[in-house]
Amino acid sequence: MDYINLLKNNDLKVTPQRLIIVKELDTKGHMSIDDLYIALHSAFPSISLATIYKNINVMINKLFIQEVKIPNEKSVYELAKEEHAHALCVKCNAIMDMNLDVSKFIRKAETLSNYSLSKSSVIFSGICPTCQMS
Amino acid sequence: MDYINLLKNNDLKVTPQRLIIVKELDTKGHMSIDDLYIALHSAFPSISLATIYKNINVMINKLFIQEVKIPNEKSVYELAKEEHAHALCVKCNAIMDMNLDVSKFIRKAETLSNYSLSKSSVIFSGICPTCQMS
DNA sequence: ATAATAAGGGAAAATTATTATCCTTAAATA
DNA sequence: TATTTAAGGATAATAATTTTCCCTTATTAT
Repeated sequence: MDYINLLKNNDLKVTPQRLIIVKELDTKGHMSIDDLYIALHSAFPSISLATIYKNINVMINKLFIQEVKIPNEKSVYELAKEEHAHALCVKCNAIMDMNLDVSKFIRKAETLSNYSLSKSSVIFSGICPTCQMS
Repeated sequence: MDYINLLKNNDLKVTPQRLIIVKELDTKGHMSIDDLYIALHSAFPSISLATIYKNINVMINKLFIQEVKIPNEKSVYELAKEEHAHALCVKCNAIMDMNLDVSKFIRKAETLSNYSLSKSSVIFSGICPTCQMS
């Protein structure tokens, strides 16, 4: 992925801090504010939490990252991508994306609710393969 | 619903404040901390926010109420019930419960993820019938 | 019903999370 | 390269949540 153009295309200045944020989100998949702070701190020992918050918010406003609210956990952030569902491990907090087609579900939900529904937030919780073995 | 026994069965003292909290949650369905504060304030003008928080937390620990984390909104709380999905109106914030059978979905998700999955958090967003008309 | 005990309520302090401000510095553009 | 514009960092301010303290009240066991 071209992190530089991702920022440029969204009219954001390309700074080393921002590059690391998007790279971390891209390679790790899901990170909390604290995760990002720790990750950036090794490259920029003087980084401020405010910088993390400011950048997360500006990127959310530019619509290329998204917040994922997780039951009983702190929110994590991910690069925007096709709508998908999440599997959460309640032991190790690993989060996995799943390309699950929710369109049937949405249509059923529309019938049940009479709402006109367009977006979904779907999180399943359980135990990941690794933790199942231990 | 027998609010008194709901509290007693969970080893909680039956107080007027708690009765109103569970009654509000039962009749309104979903309420935020602030909603509850406003609702209790009319009956108990001197009530403290701390009382709301303490009771919500103790009820969550007793497992008879649950937090619902909503994208772009503050969390709301509801009485625990059978697993269900939520429809959220992004205009007026109305939330509706839907008895949607997610078991097929969970099984598909287990196949895709190799996780062992047991719980789900499903929120669809759109426009409620009322707001569709205006 | 009464006394003893445990727990709740309220006020405010303490913590934690998030945002704003100000100044310095770095990035973009001509 | 000079100019402008916005970003980063430090810190203060604000907001949100949790905890502490003390007093009152409900519950339980006489």
